[in-house]
Amino acid sequence: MTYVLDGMDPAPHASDRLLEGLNPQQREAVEYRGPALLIVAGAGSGKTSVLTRRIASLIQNREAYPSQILAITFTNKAAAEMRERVEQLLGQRAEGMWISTFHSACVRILRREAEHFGFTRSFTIYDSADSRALIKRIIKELDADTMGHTVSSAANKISRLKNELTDVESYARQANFNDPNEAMFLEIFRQYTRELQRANAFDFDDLIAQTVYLFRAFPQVAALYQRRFRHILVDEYQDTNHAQYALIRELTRRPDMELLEGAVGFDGQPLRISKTPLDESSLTVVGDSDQSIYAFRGADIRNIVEFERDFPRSKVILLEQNYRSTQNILDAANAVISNNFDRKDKNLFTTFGAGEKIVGYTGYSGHDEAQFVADEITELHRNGTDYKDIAVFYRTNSQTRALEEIFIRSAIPYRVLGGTKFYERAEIKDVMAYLVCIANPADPMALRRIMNVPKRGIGPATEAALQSWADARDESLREAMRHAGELGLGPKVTGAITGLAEILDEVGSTVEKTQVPDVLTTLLQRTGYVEALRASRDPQDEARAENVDELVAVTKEFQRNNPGGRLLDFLTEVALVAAADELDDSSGTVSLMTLHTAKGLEYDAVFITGVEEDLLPHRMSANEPGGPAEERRLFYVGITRAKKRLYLSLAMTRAAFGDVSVAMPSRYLQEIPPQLIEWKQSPGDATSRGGLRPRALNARREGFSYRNSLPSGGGMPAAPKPKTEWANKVTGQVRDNGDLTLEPGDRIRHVDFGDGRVVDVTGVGAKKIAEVLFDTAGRKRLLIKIAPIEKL
DNA sequence: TCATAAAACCTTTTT
DNA sequence: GGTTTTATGA
Repeated sequence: MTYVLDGMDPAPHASDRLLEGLNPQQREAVEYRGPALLIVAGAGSGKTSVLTRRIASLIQNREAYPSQILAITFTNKAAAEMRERVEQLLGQRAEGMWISTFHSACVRILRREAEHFGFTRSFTIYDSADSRALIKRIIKELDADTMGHTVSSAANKISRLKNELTDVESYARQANFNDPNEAMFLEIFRQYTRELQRANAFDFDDLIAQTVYLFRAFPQVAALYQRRFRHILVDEYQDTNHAQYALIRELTRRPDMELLEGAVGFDGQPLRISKTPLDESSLTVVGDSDQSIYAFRGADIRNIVEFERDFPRSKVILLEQNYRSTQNILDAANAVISNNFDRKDKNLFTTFGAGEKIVGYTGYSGHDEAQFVADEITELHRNGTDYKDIAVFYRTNSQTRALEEIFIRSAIPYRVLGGTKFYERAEIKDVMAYLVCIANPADPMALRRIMNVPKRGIGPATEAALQSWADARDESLREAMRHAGELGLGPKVTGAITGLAEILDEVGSTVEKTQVPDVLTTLLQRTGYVEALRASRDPQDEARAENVDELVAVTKEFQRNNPGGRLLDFLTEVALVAAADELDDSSGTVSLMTLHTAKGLEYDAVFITGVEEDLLPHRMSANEPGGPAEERRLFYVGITRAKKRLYLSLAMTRAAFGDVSVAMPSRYLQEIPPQLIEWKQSPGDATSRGGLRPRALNARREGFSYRNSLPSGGGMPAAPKPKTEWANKVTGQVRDNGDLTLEPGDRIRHVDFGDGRVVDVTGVGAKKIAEVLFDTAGRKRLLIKIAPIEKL
């Protein structure tokens, strides 16, 4: 079978340059041609390089036009990078390639085709919070909470069903109606689906699932995309779920050319259909089952494990040589992952040499651990490592708090990826809801959110009256607002409602021709949103107003990058940003992120914090089938991100929910050969009480099961905070030293570190930093304004 | 209707 | 420790 385009000769030697510097396996992965190829790419084995060269060689050898290529990546940032690298290899713009995430590709398809099945192309996307808000409403209305249905259980179940391509009807077909619980869930699912359709909105899972339904229900639509995408490449295949798998199957199917009679192409022109039938598209998938870490959101490892069985004439190529890490880091990674049975044995190797040992540290508390991380980063930076080449990974977002506190105090520039996001702030959600109301007038959730924000005197009672007017006439909530006069409400409320409706309608009528920042500023001005914040006497509202200004800046940035972009494009982009997309390579800051976000990234120096039982592996994973193995893979992913240096740290006690619990070293630490780790403070050196009793790694003390809460209040007298006994302890205390001035030579006293001498002072104003040599605690960098210090 | 206070819940991981 | 929901009174 050949994939050479009609009437074009392949250029035989043109691709030599594309193979430069590749090992034999990589080379084969670039050059192999056939219907299905699986590239098993261990961590750091150069898969991105292989993928980009494979795409470039298809284009350069004239086996494919750029427009015939669909490449799926895990993040938007990875997509942008891949496009750039392909264009660099080709030395020209490769117009028409689709390189994007599953979700972005599906949005693009759905925008074009939504009209086929009862949506319009101006649909909006519900994020998880929107979905949950809708489900909450439905549960309340149905009184389903009395039957034990919670928002999160229902949301998770619906998400799982959608990832399995089970829609309401097929669920109903196999549901057990004798079980009132199940019947109730079905009703929740049904109403949720109906409300989404009414709101002209898709949730995250719909984006994939509805695209599959679209292709199945409308073969002539599917044929259009099957004919177009002749080469489909999927990265991180081990983390695809069933719906994504089905989507790929639909797309690679052989197109039925007869269905395309009279169809319109992507350029808006009628298609010219050739007589020769087309084969199925060629599929290339890249993945590593050892890095599968998204089972919780439906990723099905069988997709990659059973690939060969699934695609009969397929080829598998293994990439095992690692070009990223030192041998010590790889040995640790290999040792850890080999504890997962049920996997194909695979051993990464490198020619880089052993490198530095892994550094271990056991802190007394999360703060102490964070101080260790900060100290080591300062040291690394002093020795020439850029901040941007350093990253800190953790299992849960809550671990950022201690790290941030200490980093601020130590004047380490950092950036937290993901976590509490800008777009999750109430004021940003409000303003975004206004924008959604403009872009998609059918969406009642967005409208409800802003109806009384800023305060207009439209309370729940008024809203209910509007809703019942709408329900009685099968009209939208928005339409009800336009007819507020017919509800017999007070003149003041009526005026407020019609006033808001007018603003929305007027701004909405100009949206097609207006730049996004102008839409936003007009809205803010006419609704008085910022004005209300500025007039408020809540001191936090000033910061909220600044956040809104920041959003205006974001829209300007968007418009600059997308000159033709409209409001819908902006909303889509915002809805689909991933945590890793926020990375800015030129930022010059240390990156903090969860282990999940770290997938696909690499850093010279990597810190993995909280390597403790109940955190890594996380307590919640213990009961899930396959949970502990997945946690181990997560740790493996973290380790293999490190190029030169790896630091593993834990704490003896960790603060959670306001009180402190004892933490035990993670079982995974034992799985790393001891000679690979150099402990600066081993779990044996530190005990949770700060005493000297040595303690075996991972031994459990009598009287303590895992993570027992230390006694605190309630009956027993509150135990004294054990931290205060420790010379090394670090408090969360923050103070304002005003304009305390320090000079080299000054003696100071620090609450945590004791006495010390100022060595150097740098920076200006509020960012003045003192470098202090403490008598016992060593060298530290302190932000003078807030450090708990006094001059002696 | 709205502002403030008390109480309840919470923490896996994410497109 | 922090957010979000509910209770209370103006």
